[in-house]
Amino acid sequence: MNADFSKPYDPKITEEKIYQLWLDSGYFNPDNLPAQAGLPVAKIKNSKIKNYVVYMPLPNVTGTLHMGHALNNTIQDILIRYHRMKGYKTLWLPGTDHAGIATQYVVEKDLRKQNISRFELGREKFVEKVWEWKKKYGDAILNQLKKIGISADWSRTRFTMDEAYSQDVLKVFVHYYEKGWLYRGLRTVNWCPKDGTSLSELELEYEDTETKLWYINYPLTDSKSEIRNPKSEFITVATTRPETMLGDTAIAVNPADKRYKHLIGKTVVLPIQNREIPIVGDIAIDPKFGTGAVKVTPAHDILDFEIGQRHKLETIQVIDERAKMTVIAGKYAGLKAVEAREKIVNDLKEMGLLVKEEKYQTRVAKCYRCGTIIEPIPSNQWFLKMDKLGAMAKQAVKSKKVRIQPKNFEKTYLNWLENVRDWSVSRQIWWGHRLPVWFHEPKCVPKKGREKDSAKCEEMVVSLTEPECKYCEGKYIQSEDVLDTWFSSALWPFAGLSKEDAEKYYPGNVLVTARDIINLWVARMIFSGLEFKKKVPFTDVFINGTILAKDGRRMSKSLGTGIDPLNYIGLHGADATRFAIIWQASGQDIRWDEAAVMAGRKFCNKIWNASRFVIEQSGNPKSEIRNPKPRTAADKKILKKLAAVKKQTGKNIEKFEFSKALHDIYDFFWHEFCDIYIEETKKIHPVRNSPPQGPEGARRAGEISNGAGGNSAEILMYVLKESLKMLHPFMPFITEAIYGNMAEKNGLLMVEKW
RNA sequence: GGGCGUUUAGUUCAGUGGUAGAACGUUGCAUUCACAUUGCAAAGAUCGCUGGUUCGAUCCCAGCAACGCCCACCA
Repeated sequence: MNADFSKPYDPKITEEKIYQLWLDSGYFNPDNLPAQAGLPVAKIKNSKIKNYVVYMPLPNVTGTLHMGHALNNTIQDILIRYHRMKGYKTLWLPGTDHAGIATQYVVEKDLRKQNISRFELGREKFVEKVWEWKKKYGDAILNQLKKIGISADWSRTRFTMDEAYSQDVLKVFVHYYEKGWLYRGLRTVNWCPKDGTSLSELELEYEDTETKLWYINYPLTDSKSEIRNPKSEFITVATTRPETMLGDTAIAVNPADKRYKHLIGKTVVLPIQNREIPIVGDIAIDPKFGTGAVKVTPAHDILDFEIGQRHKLETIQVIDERAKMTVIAGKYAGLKAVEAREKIVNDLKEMGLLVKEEKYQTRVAKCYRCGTIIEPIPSNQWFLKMDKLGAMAKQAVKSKKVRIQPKNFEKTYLNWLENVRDWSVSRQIWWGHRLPVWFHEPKCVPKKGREKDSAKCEEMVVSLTEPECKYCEGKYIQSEDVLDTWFSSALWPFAGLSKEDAEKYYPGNVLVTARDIINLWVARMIFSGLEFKKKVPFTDVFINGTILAKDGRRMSKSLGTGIDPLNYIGLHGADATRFAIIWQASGQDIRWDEAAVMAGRKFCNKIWNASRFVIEQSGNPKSEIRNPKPRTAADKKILKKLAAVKKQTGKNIEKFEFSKALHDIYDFFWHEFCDIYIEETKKIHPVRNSPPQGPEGARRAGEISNGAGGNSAEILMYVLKESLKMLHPFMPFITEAIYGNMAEKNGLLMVEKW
């Protein structure tokens, strides 16, 4: 494409055309790349060509582009474009994540507008609706990413619920099951009563709330008959959730607490329920908090559940999955938990067991999707044992098979793995990979003549296909649960590739991601890769910074501090936007300053005009200049500077010092090249009017290069071309557009030899 | 509570054991020269506070403060 130098640079017109040019070239696909960029195929020995593979962090299908994506993807694009120009076979694998809860939530909200609930629709119809939604909106974010100019191989785009991908997910489940690493257990989980699903700790949001702390007397057993007698012996506990006391199965105190030591082993009477429960000693109890004695409700508190496990306590569920009291709650059955709280507090007051209540600031856990208050309840879940897998992931980083940069994030990673708990992988939602687990229908229908075998029917089978019962006519029904979204995204580096591709493009090189998913995602990809491919999925993890609003707050929709990068692209172009992002991305936290976008735009203008000048003045020679001979001190200086900057830029990109690299190029191009060198050539050969194109231009150029001053059009052209190459990974559109005007080009700048 | 990080010009950030740099902004000057989305120049910083090491610290060490992030927990 020819850029029109008679007009100022207009990103709006140029960018779309250039992107199409890249798409048409097919060069985003490593299999279509010339044997080595910029060099004739014959000169290259195929065996020496190395791969450079980057797996894109999967955007959610529900996502819309934000500054974080823009930063993350610009960095990956710089790496990819640089390595492509260096002659690597570069694959950048894009895809989208089905994002179980998030997507189900969005579609449900959509349906609610039409007054339809998912329960009315039923599972099958609802899932169909989600697919429809996905087909309509699921690629929106990828299309937005294209606007920032990224060169991912779109022909390989995958979705985590594609047929082949899903098969891999289920196979992995079966594999773990067969290894004995998956187990089913009753566990008190964080339950969202609205979404009807369990949530991992990482899916919770906390909100400061004012509540009360109630101090309740539990009478010691031997004073049972004297409950109303103020002189009788009590143990006082403090709680924020009196309604859960109906399910208490112990009182816990710190074994070192002198006040209570003598009571360990004794029992108390649980008020209202009149059940006898033990007093146990447990180190998890902080003697300084409240009274130092805690009621233990394994069913409705995660810490209590763990205490319960240690002391073999019963789990009594008094709140159900809709946050209502169960039948075990007796006269409170059917009430919402909050209503029951009020009644119970009143009843305790009447019984004289409420010692006091005080105001208390606490943090309430809420569902990160819908904001509903979490209710811990016991529930049947699948867990993946983390002992072996966690150790593998830890070892990979400790042995430096995977390097995390900046280095201090290795601590974040290792620290998490030191204390990692088994991973709860089942979710009670409808959108996702349904567990390949089958339960035998309740009644056996014996096969003819085999009546006596029916007792052998397997209750549960883990299988990729619907199993048949060997002993009876009974059917198997698939589990209703689906897998945690991260279970499938953990497989991205290999499940995202076809079998053939997996041979060629696994393992990859670099993963660029944000710090908040180091544990959720990165660690899990590493152990999955090791378990299934016997190799780490990538050797470098680069943690990009976080873009904050200018006041230092997080950029987020809920705070209203979010900024849409597409606005900048629309106004000033993708190159200016990319420039602004990378220009500022030197540290971990980036306080976003819009002014940088304008600076980027000005820089585009400078590049455009300098290029116009150089190309026109030099007569746009057709033959490539490889080693121009310096004649003057200025010539020598600029060539020396160029060589130094180019070397440094390569180093900086490889060290993930993108901001530094861009500052260097900027400084070189604007100040060394434009302000000093170009001005110098003008002094020697003042040019009032642009020379004509064609032979006349070439003649004039010859005059310049052979002039008495000795300044060389060749050097101008050479430095420009080298600068465009250096700039290309950062600002791909404008550099490609200008390159299109050079008569000696061999194709596209994106595959020019660096 | 554990861990990590940040604190340098109006703003956003670089940086070095020998009293500091850029970009943007500000001010002045230039001008029809590829570019006014320009060029040249100037002003602008006791480098968070306190103490220590050192001939010398913004840079090393300790303490403090403010801000931020991550993890855990909050009965």
